[in-house]
Amino acid sequence: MKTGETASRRFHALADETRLKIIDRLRDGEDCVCNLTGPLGMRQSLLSFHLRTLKDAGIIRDRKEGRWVYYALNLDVLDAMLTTLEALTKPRKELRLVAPHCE
Amino acid sequence: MKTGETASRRFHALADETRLKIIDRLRDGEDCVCNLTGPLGMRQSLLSFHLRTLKDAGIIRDRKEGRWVYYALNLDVLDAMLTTLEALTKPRKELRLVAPHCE
DNA sequence: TGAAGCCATCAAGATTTGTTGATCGGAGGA
DNA sequence: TCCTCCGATCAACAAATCTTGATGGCTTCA
Repeated sequence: MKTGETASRRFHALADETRLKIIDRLRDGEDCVCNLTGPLGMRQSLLSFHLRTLKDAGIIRDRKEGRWVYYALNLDVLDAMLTTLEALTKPRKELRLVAPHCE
Repeated sequence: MKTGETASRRFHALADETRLKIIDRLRDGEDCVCNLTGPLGMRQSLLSFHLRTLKDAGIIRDRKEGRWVYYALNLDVLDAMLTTLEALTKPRKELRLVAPHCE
């Protein structure tokens, strides 16, 4: 099963309003970085930082095309997060999220 | 709809392996703090810090009984997070997570 | 009362993040 | 080639978070 490290890094990627806004913008499909800077009202380097955070967590992926870079959601990973989150609400007997620590 | 601030704080609460372990332990039902320190292998003050983080995010609730304090998952909040996360995977036309910023 | 157990809180330091402005490399167009 | 645009990266600083050890409040029991 997924390690807690992966899960926590993924949740961390969502633990920021700016990144939630980025994801919100990508819900309709992939978008070019140049189309994000303006609407999100942030400097390019800062946007780049948050995009990298999301990408490192596997939540988005990029695609280069000429001078431009397009980002899109990684629905597989978001679905996996849904599964993880769902597991947190069910008794451990059914589905275990993290290996037991000291027992 | 839920503000991004609430959502990001909730995700932040899950963005830590220690806290995921705590939640994992609470999946089977409420538990006393004294039963968590040992198995999780952490100092009492540190455990208290993480429990507070989870509680502030609304993910767990506490109940005092004599000398002891019992913590339990707040399934309502976890369900709300599931809904939020689900919304992230769907086009904005259907369900909007964060109000548009600059348009 | 007094002692002991359970837990929250505090101050202080260490570590991680977030933010800014500057720079660099790659792609295209003149 | 030179110039411009797009975007990543870097250094440096600011701010938030994590961790530890010590302390204090509250409850129970003798």
